Amino acid sequence: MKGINMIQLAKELGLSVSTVSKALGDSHEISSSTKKRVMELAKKYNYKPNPFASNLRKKKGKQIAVIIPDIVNNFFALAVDGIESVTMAKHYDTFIYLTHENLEREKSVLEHLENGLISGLIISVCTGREGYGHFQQFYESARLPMVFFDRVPDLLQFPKVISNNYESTFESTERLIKAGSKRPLFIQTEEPLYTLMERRRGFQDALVANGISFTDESLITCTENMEDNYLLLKKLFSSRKRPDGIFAPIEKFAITVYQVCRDLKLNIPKDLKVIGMTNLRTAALLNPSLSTLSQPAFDMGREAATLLLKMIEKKSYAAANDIIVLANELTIRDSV
Amino acid sequence: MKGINMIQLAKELGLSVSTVSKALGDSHEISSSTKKRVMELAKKYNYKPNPFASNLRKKKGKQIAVIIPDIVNNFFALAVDGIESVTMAKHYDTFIYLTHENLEREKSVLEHLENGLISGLIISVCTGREGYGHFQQFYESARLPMVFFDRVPDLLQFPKVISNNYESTFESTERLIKAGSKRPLFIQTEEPLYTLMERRRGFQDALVANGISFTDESLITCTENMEDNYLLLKKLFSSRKRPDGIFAPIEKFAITVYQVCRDLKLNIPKDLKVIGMTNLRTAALLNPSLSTLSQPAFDMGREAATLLLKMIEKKSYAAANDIIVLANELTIRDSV
DNA sequence: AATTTTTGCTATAACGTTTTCGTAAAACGT
DNA sequence: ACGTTTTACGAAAACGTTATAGCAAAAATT
Repeated sequence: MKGINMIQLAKELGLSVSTVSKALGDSHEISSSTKKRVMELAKKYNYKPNPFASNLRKKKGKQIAVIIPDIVNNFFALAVDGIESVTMAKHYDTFIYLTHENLEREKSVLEHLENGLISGLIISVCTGREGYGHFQQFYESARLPMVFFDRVPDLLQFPKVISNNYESTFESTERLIKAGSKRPLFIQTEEPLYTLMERRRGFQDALVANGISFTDESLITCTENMEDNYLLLKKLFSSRKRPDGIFAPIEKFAITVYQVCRDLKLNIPKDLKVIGMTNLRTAALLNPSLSTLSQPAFDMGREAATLLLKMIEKKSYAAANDIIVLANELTIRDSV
Repeated sequence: MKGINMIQLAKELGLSVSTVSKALGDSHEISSSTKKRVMELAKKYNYKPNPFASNLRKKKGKQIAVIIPDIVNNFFALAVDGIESVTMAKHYDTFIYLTHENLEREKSVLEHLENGLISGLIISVCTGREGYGHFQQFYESARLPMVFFDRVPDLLQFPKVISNNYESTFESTERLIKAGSKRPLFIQTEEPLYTLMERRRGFQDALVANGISFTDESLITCTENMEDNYLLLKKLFSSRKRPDGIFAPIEKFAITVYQVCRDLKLNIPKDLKVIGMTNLRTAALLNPSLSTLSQPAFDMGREAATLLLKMIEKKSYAAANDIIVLANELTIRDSV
């Protein structure tokens, strides 16, 4: 007994389809008595309007897409949780697409979504600052509301939800220095990314503000290949000029630092003070407990979704230039 | 310049819409020369068929739904990753719905999906073994392919992807015992769940097989409230009859055990040997490194999705009774 | 009482596809 | 040459909604 449709409802009620449609839409054109009749029969038969028919006719639906680099990462998982909490409440359906830091994949997802399946987009871009053109292009042709969060394309005018990366990294770095670090190190990625550049800027300014010179040795570049990173850091940490403090602006880098220290038997925090930017729930249980700068991931997701739905419903998809900034949270534990 | 449609394509080509439709569908009714003409113009205009129109007409689409209790959990995140890897490859779109262990939410998602938005479902149920009726009911009325993974409704006949919970828990428990544990403890949940019952059965049988009697004290019941659990475990661990080994069949319980031990200054593994069922990437970095029984989460997701798409495409949604069993992996570290 | 306005409903045309059926023309068989 | 099949396309009817326009009857206004 597959779902009933409006036509059958109308027939049984002795009404026209249009009346039924309007009644279900709670239109003022319909008397409250017939409305009630319709609603009741609809409930009795568990009638559900066919979203394809309805979306086709209305030329829009209640589906949105989330494009993120990764889901196996507490930050993004929390963000999705936040997003879902609002789409769920507002009866939107949420598609999820993972790019795995692959620009081509990001492009192809976007291209796919030009078919009109969705009414809005929440995005966190993958690394690499070259490729923002596809977003602009997508917007030109699809004209859909888009909200970026955390990893945002700084060069594009879109609504964004970010956290205070510069300030909080500045503060974190100062804590490293005040705890005694003379040679702090910042781990940067191969591919540039606005979010990370802000963190780096905070790091750099904190050094300078505290009388430490910022040199080539204040930075190391890690890649997507975790084994390479492990070896790279191992080599650096074994050298005579090894750093005595680390700010890891990405979760997995912090983990690698711990692995290397464990294997080299370096003492954290004595030999090396560590602050990692992460939302790991187990940070406090690591050996030693990891000092973290954590992002309000859930809230960022929630804010992004709230903003997006507002744009969708108000049809104000003019590239609103709202930027919502939330605060990161620094938690100092034994690793500093 | 919003997307072009078939009608405009047909007009420009001097063909009928049906011909264009068939050409794009690579129908044998159309000559290869016109096919080429059509394809080329379609590509030129970046034509994308409207999925709503197409789904409406065909009465099915390329969208599936994933219903899971939680995404902020490495197991489920990995599983979603696995699912997405295959839906992506096969050009399906993936909806995500989080139940947060809330049965009502689970029911309402299911009810919502009776509107026909999707062509198939991948589910991991929330705790509580009473409420499987809604799945059966959904299937009766929607007749959609459904695949369950990990947390499966044992009482229902549906295709399932699980891991060898009984055997691997048996083995894990034996390791605890062989490492010297005389009084192993199993943490169970308030709400029963087949998956967990299997693990408990493995635990119990391992005790018996190794000459340890299985009593009320071999079990403790934790809830969804982590603070309560913390206090409960703290009390137990402070008592004289405290256990000297723990099998935590859920990630968050293992974390709580660590928290309690840290705060009570209990030495792991000397005072308490711990094995946790988890997919935490940081297990090796905990203090001390946590011995884990981990599930092949990504693979489970991948298998579930592969099976589902097969069912969708073969239209064999007869409640196939396939059960795919993958192997968990035991990694003994310092906590034992 | 004659008029305008409002109320409550219906008929019908979209929305953009896919599918079924029909049919000329071309190809084939005898 | 004639009938039959195949090829390549088009016309039109779905799919299940929603939106627009129209229209009686009832209510309100003059």
